Amino acid sequence: MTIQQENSSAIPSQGHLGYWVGSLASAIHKGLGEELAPMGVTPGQWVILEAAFDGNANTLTGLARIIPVDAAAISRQLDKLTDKGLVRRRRLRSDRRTVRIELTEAGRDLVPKLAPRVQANNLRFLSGVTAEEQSAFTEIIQKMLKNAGFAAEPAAASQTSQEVTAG
Amino acid sequence: MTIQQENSSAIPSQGHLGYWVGSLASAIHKGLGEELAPMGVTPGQWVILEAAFDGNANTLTGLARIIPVDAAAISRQLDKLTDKGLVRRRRLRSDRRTVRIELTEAGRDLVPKLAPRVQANNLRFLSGVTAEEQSAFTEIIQKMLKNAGFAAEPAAASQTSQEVTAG
DNA sequence: TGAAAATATATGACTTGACAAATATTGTTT
DNA sequence: AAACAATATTTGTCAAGTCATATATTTTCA
Repeated sequence: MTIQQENSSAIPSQGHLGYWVGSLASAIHKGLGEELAPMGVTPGQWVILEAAFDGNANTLTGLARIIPVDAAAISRQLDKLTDKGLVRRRRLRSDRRTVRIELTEAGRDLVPKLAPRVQANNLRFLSGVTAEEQSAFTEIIQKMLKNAGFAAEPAAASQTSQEVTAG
Repeated sequence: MTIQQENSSAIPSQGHLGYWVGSLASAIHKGLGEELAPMGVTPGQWVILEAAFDGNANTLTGLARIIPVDAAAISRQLDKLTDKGLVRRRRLRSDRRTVRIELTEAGRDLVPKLAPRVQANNLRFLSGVTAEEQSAFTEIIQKMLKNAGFAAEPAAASQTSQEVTAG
């Protein structure tokens, strides 16, 4: 198991966990940003488009349940996506509190073009990491989230609203 | 209609990597924030204090090399730490461009009191994760960072400046 | 030497996210 | 039905990060 790692670390010694996870997260985020920039969307906007495209959530709170970002922030990203003509909001008829989020045609066209770029970014990190390691990795993360009480989101109810007001 | 939820994922299907890593990072960050709040420092400030305390970096660029955050942001956190009386900046005599960051006595007193809280937060996530998993986990992260060209910072030169102007 | 490149830090403008509170609407309770 | 609680969304305010730029100082080298 050659833990080569002498003491290789001018790195905050306490709190390694947050340090490494944070470093990786910011690196991925940065890479994704560069990858997506030419397509005119940011990482934060991409997650929303993706979730909406996959039909995993079509309301704000639905999105907030699966995206690790607060609803207020998502709402503002939706503003931008709306301005870009990628997304549309419609007030539900059955429950006038909720707003259904739907992709415009432009949005539906765009999302599939985004995917390869996201993949490219992921691969940049994952190349050289075996499939076993990859799944071990994700499992550990999920375990940690569960431990700490951040449910690994079984996302039981993919809450999909239907009725919508005209226009 | 008990959506039993086999396919465990109302989660963005592309880009799992960033999704999980991002979720974990934000959860850790949030937990750390709650843990540190009573001590009057934020996670971002803690990393700096910790790095300075350990003597891993005592200049802005030194800090920026090991903390995954841009120097501008660190500079501003140093402002706050200075206001709190935890840190002091001294212009170097030998190279008047660089500023040496040092902890005040209050700072040196505080850091050790912070550590247990950071540990508590880490444990909240790590409990139930075996030691093997933990080290595998970190190794994979480092491998990913290296793959993507974000050197896993052997931080060979712990760049520590010495000479300082009086006062 | 002296001009140009490099380095260290700080600041400005802007983006994003967090938290709290406001608004609108629906549910519940009695 | 009226009052109160709960839910969905939005907005205000602030903290923190990024990138670009400004300033000061050293280094390089023609």
